[in-house]
Amino acid sequence: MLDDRKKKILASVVEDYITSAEPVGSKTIADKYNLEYSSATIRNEMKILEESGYLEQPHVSSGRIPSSKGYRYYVDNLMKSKKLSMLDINYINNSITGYGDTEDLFEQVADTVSKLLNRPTILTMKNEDVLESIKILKISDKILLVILMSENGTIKDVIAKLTDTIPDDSVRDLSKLLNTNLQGTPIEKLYNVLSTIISKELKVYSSVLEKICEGIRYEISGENKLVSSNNLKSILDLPEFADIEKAKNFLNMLSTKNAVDTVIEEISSKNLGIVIGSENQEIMLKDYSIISLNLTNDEGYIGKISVVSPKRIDYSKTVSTLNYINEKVKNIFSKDK
Amino acid sequence: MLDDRKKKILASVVEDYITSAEPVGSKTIADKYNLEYSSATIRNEMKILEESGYLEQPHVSSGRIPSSKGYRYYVDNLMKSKKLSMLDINYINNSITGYGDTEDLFEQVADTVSKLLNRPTILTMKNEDVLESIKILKISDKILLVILMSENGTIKDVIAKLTDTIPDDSVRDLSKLLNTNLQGTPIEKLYNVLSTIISKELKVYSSVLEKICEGIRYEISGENKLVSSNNLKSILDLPEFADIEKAKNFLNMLSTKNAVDTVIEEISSKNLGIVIGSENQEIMLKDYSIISLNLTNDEGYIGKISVVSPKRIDYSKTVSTLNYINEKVKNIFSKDK
DNA sequence: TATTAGCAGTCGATTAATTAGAGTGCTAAA
DNA sequence: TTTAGCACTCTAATTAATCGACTGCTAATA
Repeated sequence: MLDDRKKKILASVVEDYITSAEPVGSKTIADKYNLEYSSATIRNEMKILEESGYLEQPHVSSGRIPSSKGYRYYVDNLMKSKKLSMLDINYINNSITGYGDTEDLFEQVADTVSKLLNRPTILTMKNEDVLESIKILKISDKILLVILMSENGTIKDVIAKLTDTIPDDSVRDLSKLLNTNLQGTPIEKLYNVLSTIISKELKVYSSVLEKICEGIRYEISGENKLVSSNNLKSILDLPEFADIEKAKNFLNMLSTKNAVDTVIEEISSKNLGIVIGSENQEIMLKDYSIISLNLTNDEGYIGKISVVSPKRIDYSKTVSTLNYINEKVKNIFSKDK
Repeated sequence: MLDDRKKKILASVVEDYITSAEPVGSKTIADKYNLEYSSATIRNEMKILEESGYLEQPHVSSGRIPSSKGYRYYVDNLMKSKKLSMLDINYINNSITGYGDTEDLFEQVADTVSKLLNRPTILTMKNEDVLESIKILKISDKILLVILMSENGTIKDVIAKLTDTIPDDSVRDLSKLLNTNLQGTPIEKLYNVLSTIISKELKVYSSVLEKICEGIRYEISGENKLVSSNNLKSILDLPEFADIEKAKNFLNMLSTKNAVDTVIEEISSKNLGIVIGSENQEIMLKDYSIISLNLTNDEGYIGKISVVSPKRIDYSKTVSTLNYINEKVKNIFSKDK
């Protein structure tokens, strides 16, 4: 669609703008990137690129910045994949240790990505996760620790503070009962299923079970989402946030649940999903991009990492980082086998 | 020290400034607060208050704002205690449920305070907490869940992924061994104690123990501190952060570990500690105040809530809120008995 | 003697006017 | 088809002018 020269110019504009955050002029392109054309030629081409929607001009006597369409073309056709620096690789290897359960791992991943890319990162866990088994541990006469293990490898524990003491064999009894009744239940439905069971069948232990149920509701808040934004101060250092209103707008958008979530859900089908600026349905997101990668292990999809950023971000580095992390996660899972 | 009229004027200036965030002029005081003096008289008094360091003037033709000394005098001598609104009381009662272990409770407290006062809140747990007992649960052939219970009532679990399978009686053995060796160990020394024990004595299980040890290090990061800043967007709405540099400075200060921590540690002796602006040793904190209250239960000190804010904050409401929360926490602990 | 009315003076904040400079679009020549 | 060159545009930075809130001081008043 675009001829060779236009491609080169568009790529240069995008790459320059990604690092400088300033509108890019024809002279800059001619000087800094050794294209063989004069600034006048580039000027003409840029005008055409603008007319066809790849570039835009903040005002008539300024340089150009990429439009959402421009970034899109760049990402789809022009972007070269980047190797991660040794520094970054080391950082990843040191900070994603694989300690703990799946949720711990996800937390490490979110923190690492957020730190490396200096952007808020959202981690969504596969939400078809299902209960594998329950263990109950009597901590004291009146306190039970209920441990939920999911197929995914997540371990949650729920504390139930009882009103009466409970004998040891009741605990064993209860444990069997819960396992037979709840095995295979989707984690996020646990509360509902258990509470209907209580009201219908398990009258014997209803007082204890209610405490457990309450605990489950508290512990499993329904949203299997994890947001990490390491070092907010340095995120606000991005030039797009020089205006505090922009910064507040960004923070606001992040804390508006639905905004980002719907986008992330919609791109779930593809492995790598990049949604740029105005491509977002949600108007709140029109200046931001979301770059999202499915995490997989041997058994398939386990969750998703999503980076949220102003449109201006090093897409190539972001993708490389996410891919590397996915490999890392795969390794950890297969090592645990 | 200050005569009655000066006290009234100082109180009015502080209270007006707390709500308006604008330097307060003599006319404002004369009109809004029905003191019986003319603006000229107030002007004269304000000048004296300034000369003795209670007020300061951003520039010569502006109103006055309280200095750190002024706030201090207000807090110590002039401030009237405020009743919490029913709205606030309800909010507290609904959001501090007492579910879970002590750490969950602290988290609820931090979130609630942060939300009510719209300020970042730091919760420090008593760090003389000591291990009460350990339980080990075999989750699968190669995964152990090690549960640490402290005297304080905190429950932590550590996952140990083993390299080899472990028989059931070894688990029991191990459990006894750990209990006899570690009971009474301060939580934050657990890692060190365990690792020296491994190297010296418990050679038999050393491979398993190392995994556990690793887990403990990860889980108990040494800092028993919890920071909550609900809804950052609305904190940035404070007029002191109209300038983004100020906002970044604040965020930076918060993430600089030592800055706030040393202050909080130093005020540990008293029950209620208020450190205002320049009273802080640390220069980073010169524009901020820290209001900190010791939480107690029947057995005494269990931790501390600290609110971090620009100097301008409703000290009275803050203190009332913290006191109410302390009562609430006491109730929860005594109910659990 | 203590208080107050009144007024000149200060200084930040706002608005308007000026200038500088980066970058464009277009024309005409190569 | 490309490019040199120039007139033109518009932002950003600078300077100047004005406004207004508030003070400090003086002199009159209670």
